[in-house]
Amino acid sequence: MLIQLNFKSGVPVYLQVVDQIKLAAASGALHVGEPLPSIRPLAEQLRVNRNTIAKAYAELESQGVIETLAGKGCFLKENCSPYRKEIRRGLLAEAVDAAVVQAHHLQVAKREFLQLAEDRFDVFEQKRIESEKKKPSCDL
Amino acid sequence: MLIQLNFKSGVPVYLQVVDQIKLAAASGALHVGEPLPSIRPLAEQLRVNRNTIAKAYAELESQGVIETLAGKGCFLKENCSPYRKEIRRGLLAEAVDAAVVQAHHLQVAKREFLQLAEDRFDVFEQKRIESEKKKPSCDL
Amino acid sequence: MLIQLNFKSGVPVYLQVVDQIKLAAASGALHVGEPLPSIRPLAEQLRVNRNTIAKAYAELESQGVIETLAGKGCFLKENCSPYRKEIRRGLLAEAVDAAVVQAHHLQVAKREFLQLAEDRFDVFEQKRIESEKKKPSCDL
Amino acid sequence: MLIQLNFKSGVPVYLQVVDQIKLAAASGALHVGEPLPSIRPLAEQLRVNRNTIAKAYAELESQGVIETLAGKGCFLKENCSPYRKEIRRGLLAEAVDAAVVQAHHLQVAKREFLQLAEDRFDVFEQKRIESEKKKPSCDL
DNA sequence: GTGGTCTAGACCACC
DNA sequence: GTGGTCTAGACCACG
Repeated sequence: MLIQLNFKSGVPVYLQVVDQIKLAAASGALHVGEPLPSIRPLAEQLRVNRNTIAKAYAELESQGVIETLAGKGCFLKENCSPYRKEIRRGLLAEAVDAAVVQAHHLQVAKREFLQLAEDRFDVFEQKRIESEKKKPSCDL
Repeated sequence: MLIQLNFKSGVPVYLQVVDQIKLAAASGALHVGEPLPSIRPLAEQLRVNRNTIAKAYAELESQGVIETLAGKGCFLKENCSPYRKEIRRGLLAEAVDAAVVQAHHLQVAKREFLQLAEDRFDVFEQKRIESEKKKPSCDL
Repeated sequence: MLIQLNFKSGVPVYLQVVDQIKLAAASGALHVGEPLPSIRPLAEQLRVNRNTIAKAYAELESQGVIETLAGKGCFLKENCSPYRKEIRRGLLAEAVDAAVVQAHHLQVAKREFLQLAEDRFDVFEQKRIESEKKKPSCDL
Repeated sequence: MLIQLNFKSGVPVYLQVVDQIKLAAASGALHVGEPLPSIRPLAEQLRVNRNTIAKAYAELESQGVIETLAGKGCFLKENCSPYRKEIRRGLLAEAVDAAVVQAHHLQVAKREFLQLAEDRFDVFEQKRIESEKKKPSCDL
């Protein structure tokens, strides 16, 4: 579980952890049912307080990404979004908008932006497929 | 000046302003000597307290990105070399990746994701064109 | 606003504050619409961290006892319980049970226990009435 | 041994056990040399982990209230002078006051409050009688 | 000045 | 060993 923190970005550390674990799940580095790193060791590895990781895991659980069993650990849940289609689209639009604004600021044209979006989508898709090939016993 | 704030991201608002102005400067969207929007109107446009914008400008000045001339306003200083194209593409890829990960978690398919990206890009493009008609010298 | 804390009781400080403010409201020491002590001064007076008071006030707001306006302060809400009658009775039963168990442990007989309950109820009723007489302008 | 736990009070469970045993001893409900319930059955009865009861007994022993004879069990030590009647009434008044305050917040009238107090007292009395039939030597 | 959030350290309950 | 809670200090946004 590789997590890279940026302490001077102003982004709360616990949110960085949340995003990177969601990324790990999306890219196939984590598999459904697999246990996440325990709070204490992960906190030591990242040099942050245990509460910071605990808060990240609590946020992930409230988002339905993981399941936490007190005294047992935290596990990646099946990837089923509990939201209705329109709501999901709205949530996604936020992330897309952030990328669009970034494209504006960086003066990247529409054609290049869309090509990049497709490329990155394929990259994650490919990562997930490869990762599933390696650990077929862990999937449902 | 196009600035998009995310109040739920956990990133301090004043830092979001700082980052986006630095990005606009770095990408060449803002030019040396060009005046930045005044605090009061920008605060009203972004629906935040004037203190917050003032704090962002103070931070930018302390970083040497802008200079404040009392009674005249804030202006972009020199020494802001625009990023190279590959660097810009790398910065944009981060935002795109975040959207791709979100799409995976929300179980949105590639086709729909790319369609949404194009739609949102067009929406912002339209906004930009409309705002240029009104104040051609001040907008991105 | 007289609040007495017991740091060695094992009862969380923020819950002691919650209970005593509810008591102040019940006994008439606080009136509807009246502002509660601000977080910072109260924390200094009680020699605890501001977050401890903030947590108590957040709990009181979630219970519907007070209303908090960021930047303005916290105010005692009208005393209307949002729960249905059976739920309210259940909540009250918990507090009554605690008293009954205490009576058992202290070997106080039923007759004496009920007499004490009536006495204490009257005492609080009387306090509330007297307090309302003093500050009639603050009531709704 | 009648022990009532409140898992939502925020008071550590092991301290609730400590307090109620000390109270039972102080009020004369427990007598010098009398054996306390064994850890395992008491833990099962209260639906808590055995560690929690063990911790409570360890605390009681360190306070000199009980003494543990390895392999025999835990016994109440001497020096536990029962409280005087007025003290006991004062201790009980605290619990009664908490219930009265709760009644005010839940808008329960005096008549209904006193009826509830009587009902709950009778419920516990009945529990006590039933449990005395089974184990007359061990119950309160 | 107001309330709210993020990070941290210590302790609790459970396995 | 596991996760969860309470208290604290520093910083943020707002008036």
